[in-house]
Amino acid sequence: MTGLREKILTTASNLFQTQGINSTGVDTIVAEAGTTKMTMYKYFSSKEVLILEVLKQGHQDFQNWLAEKISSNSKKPSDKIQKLFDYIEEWITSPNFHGVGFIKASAEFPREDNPVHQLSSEQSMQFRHFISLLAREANIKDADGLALQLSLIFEGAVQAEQMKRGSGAIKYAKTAAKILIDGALKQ
Amino acid sequence: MTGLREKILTTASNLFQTQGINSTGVDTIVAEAGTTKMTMYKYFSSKEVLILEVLKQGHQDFQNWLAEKISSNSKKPSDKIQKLFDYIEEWITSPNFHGVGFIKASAEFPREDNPVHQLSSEQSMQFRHFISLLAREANIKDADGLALQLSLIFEGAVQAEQMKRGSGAIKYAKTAAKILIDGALKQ
DNA sequence: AACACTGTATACAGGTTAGTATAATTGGCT
DNA sequence: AGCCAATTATACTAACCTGTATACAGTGTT
Repeated sequence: MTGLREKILTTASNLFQTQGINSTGVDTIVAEAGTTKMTMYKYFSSKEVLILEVLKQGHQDFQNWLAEKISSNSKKPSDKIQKLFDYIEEWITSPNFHGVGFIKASAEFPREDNPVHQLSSEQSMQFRHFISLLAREANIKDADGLALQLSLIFEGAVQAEQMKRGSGAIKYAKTAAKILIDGALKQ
Repeated sequence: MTGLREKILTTASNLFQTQGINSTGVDTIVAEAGTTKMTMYKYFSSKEVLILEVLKQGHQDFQNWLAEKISSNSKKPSDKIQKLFDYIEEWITSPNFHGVGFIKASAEFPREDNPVHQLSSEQSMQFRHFISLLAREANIKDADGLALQLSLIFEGAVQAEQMKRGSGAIKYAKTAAKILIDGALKQ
């Protein structure tokens, strides 16, 4: 009932995250998803298309979750950006969390002419732009600058958490973000 | 005169950085290095050993360069950590720069039981420890906390620079680091 | 019953990979 | 010249990969 297409997507997402994208064969994906290659290739015309679709899905899920979280929990513009990393922490430490796709993908596909790399880069920019909008709403002067800094910390924290699980990196990322945000607000 | 072993090492390092580790075959490496597989396998018993050796070499080069830079340019303990990101910027923007090995490697080999992942994780911790020592010398209270935060920014900046070359991420990483360091010093 | 549709099972083609075996070749040293 | 070690050239194996072809099973509709 859940639909084979979605089953394949989530299975691939998990495997990509735990085993790496290039190291995960389509045979492994369909076996884990309980189906066959023929069905997979009916939904996704190639492995590259599957990778792109996994990235899109993951990014959209995160963006939707975050936007909903912010709009339902924060009213004041300054509150939105100040609590941003609280929400991020909640997302990262949630059991649903299966990594941030575009970080790993850009590392595995470093060539700039690669479609997967291009999508990763675009998603990274989209996320930074989203933070920049929050900063602008909060009347922060150099909104783009702060957004870049916060995205650095975000990506660094995800990377660190991936390197060694339960490293507590997010806790320190949160305090660093708070310092930078408070500084930018008072400016 | 330069030695085939070193030639292979640097060639592999460049290819790993520009094409990805898993996407780079040994045939490509030896062709680019102007030698054959037979010679390569005499120096490195397997591709995994080569990867590990490339990581060790790159990390040692960076650590040596940084330590020399600091000891020759900074005298006061507080100066050492305050100028840390100036040196890092110089390193990243130098033509010799071919990425930070352990960041990409940990992304391409996510399994914790993988030797490459383990070495990456160890090197990341070593770097953080190094920053922590600088912070401690400068009488900073929560030296480990600041070191973690700075390493987040460092890894994030390298990641961002890799995602889109010339993104100016390092500039903003520098100012973020300065804010965090100054805050920690006054504490 | 006949049909269409979706998925399964399995085998295979064509390409790439890591790693090895074997013989030919260079270049330095005495 | 003659020897020795390092390097090259080339061919090969065995495994793995993506993607496809073909035959079959189930299920619901008319």
